[in-house]
Amino acid sequence: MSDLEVRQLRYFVAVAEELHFGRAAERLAMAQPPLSRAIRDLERQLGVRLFERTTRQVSLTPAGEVLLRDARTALDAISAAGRRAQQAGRVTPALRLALKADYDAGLLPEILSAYQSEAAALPVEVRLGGRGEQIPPLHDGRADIAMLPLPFETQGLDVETMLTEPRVVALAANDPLAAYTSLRLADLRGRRLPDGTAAERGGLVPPPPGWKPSGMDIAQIFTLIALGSIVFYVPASLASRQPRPDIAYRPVAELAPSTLMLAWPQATRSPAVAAFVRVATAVAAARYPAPATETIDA
Amino acid sequence: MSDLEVRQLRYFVAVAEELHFGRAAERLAMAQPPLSRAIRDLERQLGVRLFERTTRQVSLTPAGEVLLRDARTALDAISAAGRRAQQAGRVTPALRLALKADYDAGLLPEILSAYQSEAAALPVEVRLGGRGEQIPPLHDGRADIAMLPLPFETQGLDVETMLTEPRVVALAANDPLAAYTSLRLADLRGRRLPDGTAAERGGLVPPPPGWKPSGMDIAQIFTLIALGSIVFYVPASLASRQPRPDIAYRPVAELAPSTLMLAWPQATRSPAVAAFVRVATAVAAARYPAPATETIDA
DNA sequence: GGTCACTCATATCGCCACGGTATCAATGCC
DNA sequence: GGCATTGATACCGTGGCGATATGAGTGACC
Repeated sequence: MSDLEVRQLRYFVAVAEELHFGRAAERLAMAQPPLSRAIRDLERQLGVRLFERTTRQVSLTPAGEVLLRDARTALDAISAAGRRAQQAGRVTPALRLALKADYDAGLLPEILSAYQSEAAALPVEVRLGGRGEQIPPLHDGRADIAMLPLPFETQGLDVETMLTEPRVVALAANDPLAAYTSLRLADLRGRRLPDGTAAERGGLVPPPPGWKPSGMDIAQIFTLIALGSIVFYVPASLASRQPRPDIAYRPVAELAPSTLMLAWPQATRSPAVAAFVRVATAVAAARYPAPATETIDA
Repeated sequence: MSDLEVRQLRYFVAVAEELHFGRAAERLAMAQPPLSRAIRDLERQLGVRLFERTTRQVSLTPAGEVLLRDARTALDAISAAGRRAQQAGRVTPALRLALKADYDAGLLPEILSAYQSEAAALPVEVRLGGRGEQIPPLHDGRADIAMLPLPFETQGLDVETMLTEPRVVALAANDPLAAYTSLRLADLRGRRLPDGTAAERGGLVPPPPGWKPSGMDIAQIFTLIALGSIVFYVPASLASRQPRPDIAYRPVAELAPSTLMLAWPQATRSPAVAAFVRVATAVAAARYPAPATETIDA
């Protein structure tokens, strides 16, 4: 059986995500008929039905579910191949560091300056991921290493823990709960987090499949917090570096701590990445007391 | 930048492996000029030189080395997507088990029969890998789980140890060394293994890049052993199940033991695979005494 | 040092695969 | 029952890809 084409995978993923041929075609900037034909040909080529479709409803078959997952990783692998080759061909190579804005626990300047005195150091390009992208851009080759809090998709990545610190709740300064010095999860019943989930669930629920990121940045979130519309869980270090008179931070019992991780593709052999991992973990260990580590065997 | 095409990756890999446009074109069943043009367009598209070429010599640039590695994994990911979707669409799903012939330590029948009484069990299709393929066909979706001895490429795989057992040397019965009941590695100086490497190196050296498997199957190898042309290292269990009057098996001090592993793609969620891992490790633990496990931290 | 063989690059042509437009067919809704 | 919606089919035009023919540079051998 001949190999699939990138075009077929892109088309399939678009239809599988939209579950609507017209919208998928629009997203792909093409007309609907050739898209329908391409999907039909793909199904013929594989000998497998990928969609159940009536004229009113499109849904994935089990084989389609499998292909959706694998097609995404394959497309990522293709993009990664291209981008990494481009990166490797640059006359002035660089270490592309992805991080979620404001989630570096204040360590970034110190890490960067310590890293620059390493023998294997390269100039660092910081890619701020913002809150838009849930998943680090490591899978498709846009970054060489990422620094971001759990949980995230670790598939195909090597990871290392930098630090674990408690999370606190950020709420409006005039919120009745701000009168207490310490809260419990149950106190937050009925409150909503920025992503719409119930606050008492602790805010670490994985996003449901098909989840669209809200796109709010941290400034927008903090404005909504000050208005009392939502509450938000943040690492303690972030709270101490974002003091605002209209927002109160309170510890919450039973709230799972936040773990800041380093992650990089498993296949990397780059000494620049290895040196960064070494420096970053050392800086984190020096600035934050190491908690007793527990190893969990399944 | 637009995505790469499967065709471009296939062409690039062919040229990168042959380091010769004419032979690569032949392998791809096409003429040489369009291949040259395709590579040139690929380099233009990426903005990166991938080959250094004179009219007499073709070699990879550093960027080309990077792309070769990533292109192979991307092509595997594409093949895997197609094959897994086909597999998922079968009316009678099956568990495709890959193993290196004769390296199952005699456990296969017992494992298979125990597995069939599992609730999550599927019919098992055994794919015998022979000695031709060094790397398990898990990466490209031809198998769901593999049973094979270390070392192999574990990139992107989850692995579990089944058992560790000593290896012995197989040599001609009329070999002078067969007179001894036990040997040392140094005694085997000057002997050759089937892959051509020096016997005293212990036979676990990783294949050099660009290595072509010899293609000899175990029968051919044993014939050569009986003739005294080569020696061979095999797990003790294999030796006891292949008694031949013209071949002697002798323990060798300092010879690293053989470890039989289970491996499967990290992304698998299949209960059929999980059940197989559980059953296979249980059978192995029951039949072979568990050695003291050592955890090695880097 | 000149000729030859080898190998990669360029030029030009032809075909077919893929996308566009027009239209049909089926289904749910008011 | 008519209408809007949505996926499928029919047909056509074009651009990308591969084949053939040929050029150009380089190492080898006498």
